[in-house]
Amino acid sequence: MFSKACNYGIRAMVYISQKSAKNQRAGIKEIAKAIESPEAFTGKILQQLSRKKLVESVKGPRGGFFITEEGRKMPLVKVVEAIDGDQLMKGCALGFSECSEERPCPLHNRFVVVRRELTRMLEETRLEELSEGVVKGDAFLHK
Amino acid sequence: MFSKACNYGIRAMVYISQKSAKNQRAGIKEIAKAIESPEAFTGKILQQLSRKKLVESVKGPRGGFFITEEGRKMPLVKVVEAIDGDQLMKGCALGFSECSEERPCPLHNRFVVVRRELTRMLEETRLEELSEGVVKGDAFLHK
DNA sequence: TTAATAAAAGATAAAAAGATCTTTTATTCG
DNA sequence: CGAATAAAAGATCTTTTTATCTTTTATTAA
Repeated sequence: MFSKACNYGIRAMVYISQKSAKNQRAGIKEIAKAIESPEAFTGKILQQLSRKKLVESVKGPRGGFFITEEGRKMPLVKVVEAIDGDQLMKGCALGFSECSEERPCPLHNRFVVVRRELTRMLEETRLEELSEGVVKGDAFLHK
Repeated sequence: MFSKACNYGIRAMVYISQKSAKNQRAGIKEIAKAIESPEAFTGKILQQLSRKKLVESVKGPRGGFFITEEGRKMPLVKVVEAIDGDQLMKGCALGFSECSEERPCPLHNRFVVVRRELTRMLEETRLEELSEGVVKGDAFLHK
């Protein structure tokens, strides 16, 4: 469904969200350990997200990543689109470059309902809520 | 969502289904042209599906691929599982190796409903129906 | 029985994704 | 200021996926 980069990205954003709510920054090392992801690779992904302003980053001692209160309200779809693009939400299920209501692939109409659920979920779910789940101990960011 | 191999595989199976319903075999060349896929790669995928008995193949002149009447009733999920495995249907949305009702990832519960729709769609949709759509001109296997 | 055909099998190549390592830049604090 | 810290940037490497090419095997029909 999502690429590995996207998985790591979502996990990292949830973790940073959580730390940010406590007014703390999170460093790459700490993040990678917490979400069980390769450190350098995770850094690259956060770099991407930082360029797109989905997360703030600060260099130097006491530096690290954080997400503003405003940012923590962002829907998950923002993170997914920033990393994997919008093919999952907009592209054809069978990979055709042109596929539409007017000229649908055989799966088009059946796929509409799946995509609707997926899109709805990604648009309705906010980082905040996910990190709250982790704080409450209802969900986990590692095995 | 699906790998390219899986996209080509589904498309090919729908095409073969269609031809088989007319009691005709389909050759790789013909299939690849009809579904706009790379010929040799499509051959490899059909080889895989043939080993798993999802499609019959016959060598030599007048040979090619076909799917029995019985086979045409197979749900799409069979094709997807044969090519991409069952991670999409069974694996964790965030890629954790252990993720369950008891120890869920932050997305687990929200993802359940998406996966249910996807799985339902793949289990309820049969090759037959998809190829019928193409025959009727309601759906297309190429641009 | 042999030439032609078409898929199977195997080897190889190219591109993309995943991952790591090194160097540079910005920031902090002593 | 200068040393230490931490992310950014860039280069490189590995693995997986996608794709092609060559050889072999099975089948048909002349």
